[in-house]
Amino acid sequence: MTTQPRPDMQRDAERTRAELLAVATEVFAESGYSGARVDEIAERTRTTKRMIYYYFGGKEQLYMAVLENAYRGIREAEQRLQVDHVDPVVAMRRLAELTFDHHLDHQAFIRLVSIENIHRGEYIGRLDSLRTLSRPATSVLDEILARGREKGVFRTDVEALDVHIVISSYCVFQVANRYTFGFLFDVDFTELGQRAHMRRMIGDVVVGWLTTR
Amino acid sequence: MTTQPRPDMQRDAERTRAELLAVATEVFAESGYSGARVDEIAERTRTTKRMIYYYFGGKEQLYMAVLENAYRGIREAEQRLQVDHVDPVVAMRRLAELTFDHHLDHQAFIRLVSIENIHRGEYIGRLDSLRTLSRPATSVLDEILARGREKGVFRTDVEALDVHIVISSYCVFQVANRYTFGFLFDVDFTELGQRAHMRRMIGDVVVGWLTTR
Amino acid sequence: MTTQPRPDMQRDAERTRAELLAVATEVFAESGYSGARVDEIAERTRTTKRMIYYYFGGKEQLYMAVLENAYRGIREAEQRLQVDHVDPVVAMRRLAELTFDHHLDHQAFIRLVSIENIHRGEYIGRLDSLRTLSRPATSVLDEILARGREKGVFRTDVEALDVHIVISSYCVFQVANRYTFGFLFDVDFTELGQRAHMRRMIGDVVVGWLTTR
Amino acid sequence: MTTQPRPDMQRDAERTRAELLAVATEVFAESGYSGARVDEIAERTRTTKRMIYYYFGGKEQLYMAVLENAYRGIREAEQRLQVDHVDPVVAMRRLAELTFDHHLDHQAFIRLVSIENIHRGEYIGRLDSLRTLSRPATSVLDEILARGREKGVFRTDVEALDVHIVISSYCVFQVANRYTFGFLFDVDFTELGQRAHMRRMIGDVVVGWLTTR
DNA sequence: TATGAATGAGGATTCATTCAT
DNA sequence: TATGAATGAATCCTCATTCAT
Repeated sequence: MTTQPRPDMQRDAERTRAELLAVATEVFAESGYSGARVDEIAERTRTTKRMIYYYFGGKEQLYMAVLENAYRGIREAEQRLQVDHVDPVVAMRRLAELTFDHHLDHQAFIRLVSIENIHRGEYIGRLDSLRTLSRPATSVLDEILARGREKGVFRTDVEALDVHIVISSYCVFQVANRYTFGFLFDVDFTELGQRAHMRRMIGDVVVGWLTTR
Repeated sequence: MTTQPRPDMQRDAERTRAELLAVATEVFAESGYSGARVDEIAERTRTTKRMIYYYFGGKEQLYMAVLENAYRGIREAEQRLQVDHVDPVVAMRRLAELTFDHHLDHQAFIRLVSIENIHRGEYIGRLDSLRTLSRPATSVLDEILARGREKGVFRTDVEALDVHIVISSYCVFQVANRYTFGFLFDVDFTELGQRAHMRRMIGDVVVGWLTTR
Repeated sequence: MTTQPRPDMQRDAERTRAELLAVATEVFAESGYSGARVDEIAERTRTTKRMIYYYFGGKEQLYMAVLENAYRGIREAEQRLQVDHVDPVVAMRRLAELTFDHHLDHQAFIRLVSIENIHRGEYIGRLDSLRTLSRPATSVLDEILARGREKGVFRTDVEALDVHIVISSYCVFQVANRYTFGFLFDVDFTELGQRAHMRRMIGDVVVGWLTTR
Repeated sequence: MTTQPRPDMQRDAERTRAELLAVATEVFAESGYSGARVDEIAERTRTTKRMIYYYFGGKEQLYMAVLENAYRGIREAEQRLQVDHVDPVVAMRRLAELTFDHHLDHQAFIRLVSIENIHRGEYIGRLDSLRTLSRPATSVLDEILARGREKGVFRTDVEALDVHIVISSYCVFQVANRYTFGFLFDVDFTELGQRAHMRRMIGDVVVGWLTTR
């Protein structure tokens, strides 16, 4: 009697793996690497803890799979950020604002990034797949910057990566440091007025900076 | 000969407590709250694990003491940031750069802040002492901004807190997101040239932004 | 060949749980709640300490499981106490004596009851299963009392619960207060002559009391 | 310079010791031997934990001092139980009722007795002072019984110790088993009506029993 | 006689992981 | 591919007791 791989079984396997990954993403983002509990991940799943070892090998590998998956997803989402406007100043402002929104939409990811930095990037550093993944996200910036320089509206001593750092730091901050900053300065970054204010501000900052001669 | 309150005994207790606090600060900053081990903290000390419970009551209270102490220390250090220059533009640039340096000098603190944000600020929120501690650090900004506005060189729709957010996010980022950002974009934030570049840049950003009419 | 739910595996779990419960009953009865050691319970078992947490959740829950199990067992044993004699006086005496024997046979249980009372019943009070368990043990008394009243041999101002209190207190006392009473009055409640004397006496007391006009 | 024993110091010492003993009695009665915390005893005192070791030697010796002190106090209180009535039936009923009240008045003591029995009397057994303390409390019973027998109203096959067991078990029970019994049978032994009922009942029981021919 | 600091041994609990089926 | 049972190695915490002054 021969055993044949049933196609639906294959699919079930994929589904189980995907479910574990999704739940693990939540739990790691929620509690950090050390704080996350393998038991909790399993419990929030329809499968058992044993499957984590079956599919991923252990907590560490699961965490790394979560990291990789999250970065891959973000990369794809970023590539969908399209800013098509002829005026580079308008385009730059839009990009800043879209990035702002984008971070708000992916808070779990930003928490994962914070967590990974707490671990000094030791896990992401072992993810060769991310290393070979095409360098992210600065091509749009490159292009806007180039057009702005051509038109003579942008300063010429700034590179795409510089702008990316400025925008990223600001956008990450609103999510990653929300709690302590909010507590100490009595601001609520989630309040809609404050959020709109901050969204406008990052455009002002970047455009103001870049258009300085 | 008069009997005086034995200062050495008093000091021994104080010393033990202080040593525990110092080591705990290191370990928590290193490994996070869940990742930190009470045993490790004790081992790095001249005393025993038991003393943690004697002086602080437990891991959680020790962590909160670390948080409080770190914030208090930072507050004091911040208050020493003096920027006295008549020209508000120069002053603003200096403040940005000093803040940049200041963050570099207190990386453990910034890691603690990241960690606390991963915990959604649940511990800092219970530190009433921090709540009542005078609102931090914007008075210098207030003053520079006011002078700049008077002189007509700064835009008038920006508040001190706004500037603080921009500067803070950038300065925190260089420390807190160093690992993942460095890995993905192949930059080394600790390399001296890069560091100088970024130091200059935060001045450019803030001044460029604020001097936009 | 049909696949059946593996009864042996199921049973192994049940066996482990049951063994833990049995040993825990001994140890708690021996040393009290605070005095009992989780380690000791585990050591007397073929399994490990870890299993206590796996099956019960903790020391407290294990203790409560022990309590519940003990009460349930006693209830069943009590229901087997049958006194069928036409003469209510004879029946009453027999019931008293059987209860006396019954207490002697379940000394661990009585120790557990003492222990739980030291804790002011805080654990038993949380055992809803015991609360909903049918009220125990007075139905036999009810019936004997009713027959005795009908025949005019028993006083009519006494309820089953009253008789139960008198019998219980006496029977519990011989077990629960054996050591201090024995020491102070130089009696040995375990000595067979003394035991027979006391067994006869509880019958005398109850019958004498109930047959008083 | 000579050090002289100050008389008030002597008295302070006595006071400290007495306070420790009083508080320890409370705490041991409250929590049992294993459950009681040396720290808690000290904290409830104006002195420090060190004094327990200074005055008593350790937890165990403190507990034994508590036991001894409690028994001595009870003995004295018992000796004040006077029942002077010519009619032995009335006297016996009174004695039962006074004993009932007496137990209600000394619940901490009864808890201590329960606790000591949980420990199988191992501590009281080492208190030689209690052993040599005159045999307690049956002299009054002896006398009432003798008068009752003389008058022909009491049965003759009952000794003082027997009566003492019956009364004691009942009176101890109302205090020592209050919680579990109350829970299971839904009775409240502290409710005044129930208490009065039970007080009358022990008189009925004893008198009914003793006056049976 | 008194005190605050200190401690080692033990005690309860948790965790990631593996085994048997 | 899946599962419930099992586990050893930590991990946090507590306790009675002693030390230095």
